[in-house]
Amino acid sequence: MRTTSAAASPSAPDRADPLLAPLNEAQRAAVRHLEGPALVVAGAGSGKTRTVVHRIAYLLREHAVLPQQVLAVTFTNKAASELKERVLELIGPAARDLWVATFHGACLRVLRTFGDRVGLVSGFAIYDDGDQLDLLKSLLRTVRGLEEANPRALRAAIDRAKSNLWTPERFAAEASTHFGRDAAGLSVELVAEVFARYEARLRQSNAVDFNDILGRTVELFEHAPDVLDLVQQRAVFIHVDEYQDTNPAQYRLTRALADKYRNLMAVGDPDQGIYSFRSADIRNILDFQRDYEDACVYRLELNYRSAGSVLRIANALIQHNVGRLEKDLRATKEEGAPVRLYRANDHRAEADFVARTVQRLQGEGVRLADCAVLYRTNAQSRVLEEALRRAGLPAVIVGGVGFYERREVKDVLAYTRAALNAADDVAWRRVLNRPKRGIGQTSEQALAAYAQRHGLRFADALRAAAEALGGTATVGRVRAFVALMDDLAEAADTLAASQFVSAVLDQTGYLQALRDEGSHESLSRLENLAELVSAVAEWESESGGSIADFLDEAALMTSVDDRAVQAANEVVPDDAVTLMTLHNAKGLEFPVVFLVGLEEQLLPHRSATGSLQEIEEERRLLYVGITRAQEQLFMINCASRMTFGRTEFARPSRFLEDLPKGALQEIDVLGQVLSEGPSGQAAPRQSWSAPSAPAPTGTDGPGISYRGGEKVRHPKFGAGTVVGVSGEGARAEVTVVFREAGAKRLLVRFASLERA
DNA sequence: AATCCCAAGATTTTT
DNA sequence: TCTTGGGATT
Repeated sequence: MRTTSAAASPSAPDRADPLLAPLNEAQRAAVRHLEGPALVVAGAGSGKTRTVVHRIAYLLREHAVLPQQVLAVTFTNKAASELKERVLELIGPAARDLWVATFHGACLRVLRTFGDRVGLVSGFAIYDDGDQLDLLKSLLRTVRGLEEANPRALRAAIDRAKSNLWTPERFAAEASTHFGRDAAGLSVELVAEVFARYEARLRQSNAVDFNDILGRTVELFEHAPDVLDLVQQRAVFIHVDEYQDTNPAQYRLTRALADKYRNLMAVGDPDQGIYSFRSADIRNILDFQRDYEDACVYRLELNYRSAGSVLRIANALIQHNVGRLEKDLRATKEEGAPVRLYRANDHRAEADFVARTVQRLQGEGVRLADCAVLYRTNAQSRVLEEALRRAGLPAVIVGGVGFYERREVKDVLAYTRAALNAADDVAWRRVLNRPKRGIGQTSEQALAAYAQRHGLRFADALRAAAEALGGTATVGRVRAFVALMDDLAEAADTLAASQFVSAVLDQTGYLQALRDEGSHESLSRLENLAELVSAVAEWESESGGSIADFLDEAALMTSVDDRAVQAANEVVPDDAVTLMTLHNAKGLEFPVVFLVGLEEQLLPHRSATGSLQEIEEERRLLYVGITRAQEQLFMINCASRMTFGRTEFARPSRFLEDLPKGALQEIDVLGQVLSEGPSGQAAPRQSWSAPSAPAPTGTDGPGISYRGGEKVRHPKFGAGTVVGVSGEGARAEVTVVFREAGAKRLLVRFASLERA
């Protein structure tokens, strides 16, 4: 049976049905979708998660689908646990058997079970980006002529290649046909060479990096149809959230999984695609109907989140992007307070304004937890945090250096990895002299060189220390270290996870070394390690897993996931302002949102002004930021800003010009209105027509106004489609995509356009 | 081998 | 401006 897009008005039983009643018509239609591919285009705040949650519940209840047949893939661990939680609430314990995971989490599970089919040895390690960098650095040192190469740039190039599922050979072929050098000026030959060596070292170390988790799974599905088949049985009904942010590897995975039953529901919003730097490609969602020709499309266009004033500027902004799926996101909320603009002198004043305003709102009964400050780059957070602290306002920074990225935590986890996997060269080298045990750089280099010469793992070179190092005093220390590691390897097999971690801390002397140091710094490291032990203990009692399982979990945990342990020395207040990057804010909402740094060079970021695609992604990023706001939105920019310790003049972001004149109400530090906005009577410039009562279209003449999607004709450029409108009266502009001439921005007054 | 000091790079975004 | 890593110094 195929449920069609159900134009039916809610029947009486629907209104009583807890799975359907709380939904609008479009949501209900999507929830009722049973078989075949479906695309849910879900505008910001349109109840996307709710729709997926109810759809899953409906499948189980109404169509007797088994929870073991449902897969839902999300972008973050946090989104996964929230989704599962909500289905659980709706249908009870059966939800426990659903498969809800991130792409990486799902693939890792497949690889842990079937990895041997693509040459992975059980117990393989996961290298995070820090480990990648360590590996690259050590590799570059061994190759003559590469000492100068920049490991970060190489990592970026390799990551890019791998997200496209390119092997080093394929990379060389692809890249050289397009360009001899990449954006960072690296030559193709160089990257291909390092890439190949990097892959070899990974395999030698029985390790995979993040991209491999996806790539090796694709490989597995291609080489082992029986495995694919098994997984497909576990994923008869597939949901992919944030589909606009899938990269080629994730796209291929989705296709492979959905190949058999074709019950794929892709959910997303092309206007919120903000991860192209990670090779995500919004064409995946734009072309969904081409990939799956029989796809049903459901559009969720009612916004339940934002005040009318907020949604209006969001819509006005995103209109300026060319080549998007036209969408009509409508407000269900009242107009609300006008969106405010504050022009600060510099970044300090910007931060002070935020603090002051939060204080003022607090006086009006707003909770701190209702407020979020969103910025483009992490570096902006410091000044904001300081200003809030000065004002006595607790703040929590989401993201930044995550708990599992802290030096001491990574050290202890590296010990664990080393104990579990003798091939994990990066881990072994990392812990060799931590805490300092008198085995310095010289010895380490000598051991590494020895390993390289004899084709040994680093750990085996340690066992041959006498030969590798000659008769130095270090040999004895290395022997002691090897003995220690042997003990730990045994302990890893016999002890419970939390006991093992404690054993590492004790036996390696790590704790003692920190205690002896007695500095501020070491104290906080000690606290973090205590926190690690309790995190493991807690995890152990909840899931009953081994220390190896814990490593997997920790590897895929990000600094944003709420299950990530808070660093112990950071007191987490129960009511605090949230600070985070625009990227991290995706999927969240707050009653009050501050968008800071709305300046050229920052948003759009200086590194993303090269092409229309980049600019449009920056615009989407701002769009994501705006649409986080429920009630009040403050937009802020500075006249000058300090970057790298120099103060530079800053120009307002070009995106502010995308907004209708007068849509923003300019205020001063105290929140007093400087210029009248939408609700005011006397706009200082031009008269201004409120979009809530749009000027009637279709009448030609000087006041002519166009709307996105309209077909027009230009005497010179021919036929085209209006994709954006800005400005008022004599300064009204339209952006038109012409069939022949491409996108143009034209002053309506001069363009002599005709409606086609 | 450990410590200290200076220079250079960072600031796009992260599973 | 701040942090990190590398090099010189002991």
